[in-house]
Amino acid sequence: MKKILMIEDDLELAEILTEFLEQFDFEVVTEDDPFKAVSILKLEPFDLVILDLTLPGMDGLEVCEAIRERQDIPIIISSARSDVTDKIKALELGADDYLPKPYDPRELEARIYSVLRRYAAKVEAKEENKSDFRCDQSTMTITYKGRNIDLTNAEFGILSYMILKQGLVVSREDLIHNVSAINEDSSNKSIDVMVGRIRNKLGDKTLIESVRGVGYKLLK
Amino acid sequence: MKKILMIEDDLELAEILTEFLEQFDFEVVTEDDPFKAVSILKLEPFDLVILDLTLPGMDGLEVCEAIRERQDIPIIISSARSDVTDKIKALELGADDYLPKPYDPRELEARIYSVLRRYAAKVEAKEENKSDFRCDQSTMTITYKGRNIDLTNAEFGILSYMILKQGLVVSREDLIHNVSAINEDSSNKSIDVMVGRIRNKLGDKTLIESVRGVGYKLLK
DNA sequence: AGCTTATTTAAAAATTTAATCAATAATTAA
DNA sequence: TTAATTATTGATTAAATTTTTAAATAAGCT
Repeated sequence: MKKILMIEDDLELAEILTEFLEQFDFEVVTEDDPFKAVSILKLEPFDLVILDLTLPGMDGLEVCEAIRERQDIPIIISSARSDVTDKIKALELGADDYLPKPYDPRELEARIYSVLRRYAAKVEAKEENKSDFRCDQSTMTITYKGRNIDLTNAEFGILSYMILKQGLVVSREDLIHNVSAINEDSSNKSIDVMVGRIRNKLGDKTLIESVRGVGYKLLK
Repeated sequence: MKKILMIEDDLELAEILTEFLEQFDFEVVTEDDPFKAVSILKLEPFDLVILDLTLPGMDGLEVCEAIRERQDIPIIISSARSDVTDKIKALELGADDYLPKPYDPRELEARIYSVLRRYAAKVEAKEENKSDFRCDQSTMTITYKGRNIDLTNAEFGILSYMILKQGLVVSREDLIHNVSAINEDSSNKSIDVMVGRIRNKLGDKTLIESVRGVGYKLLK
């Protein structure tokens, strides 16, 4: 279940939206004081912020900026101010969407799903290239956390194949058949030995996980 | 002693800052005309530019762009314009820091040191991947650390090709096909022999690394 | 637990690849 | 043309890597 922080001083509107969103299994917390809202965000984890721009005591854009400084969380601006520059500024400050009031609650729902989806994709993309391995085929070099790993041909073949399939299990047969530096008719045991040597060279024996009965898996 | 060009039309402020910075052994030249400023930069070497955005006759951002087109010099923007887009644009145009007016001179001092440090690190990084080899195709000469290496035709071809691909692995086949002084249908063994001879002439046998099963690699 | 199977480790054998040397072929220069 | 230099090749030696083997260790299963 996703948790939403609604920063809104129109409590009547907040109540209506909360009820509407709870239908879709969102947990909504409303806060009308911008200062408190920023503090709450520091304390509790939320999945999304809906931010009204016309708040008492602090400009909504400042709130947006303050949140962004602290954390990377989707922010949807909901505003009755029809000024175009507001929208531009908001998006520049890192807001993810801008919804001019008044709006149909269903519109808000759609935007929430859209922003959450975009955000999930972004997180996934980040996760994906988080690998500490860098493999350069042309120079035949592999680095792990910036440190160069000196490998023989077969070792390089094995590790680069594993980097290619990073996170997936690679069978010994896969390696024998897909790594050119390994003789097609060498035994599975050879792989074990070479994987052992790669582990030693990497220093960290937990990086290549052995999956019993199947093969090996290179962790992220 | 570092030389700073301050592009600022508020001469009173410029005077205050200059006096302040001279305490720290900076040499400060002030210029209020943006066109002149750009010209001065072409003539004299400076270590850093402090650029005000609100200038007569030419927008500060344009000045920034004009400087960047010509040379790689640290630029600190100092601006009374509080528009967020200005900051973004300035950084996009290659400014190194952005200081909103008014500011404490000590803040400026800190930024100057920070930017100069960053810049020095960048220059050092560039220096590091400079090769000790110099190859002149027209005179067929190669020097290593200033010392001339006397090579035969084929040897020159091999070493100059390796310098071209410095850091990358070069296969024997590559050499046979891309070095005109080598007969297209000579065996890989020839390469080994000639590489051995080049190594002897270089004195240092570690400069050309043999990458087993692949070829040779010339180190930086 | 006790049996079975898989994995790791270490060491030796086999193979592959590279370096060196000496001789020959090919160029180039005198 | 001859002498000198340079390129190529083959043989030998040396080195490095891959593969196999065997023993030790760990993991899974009834």
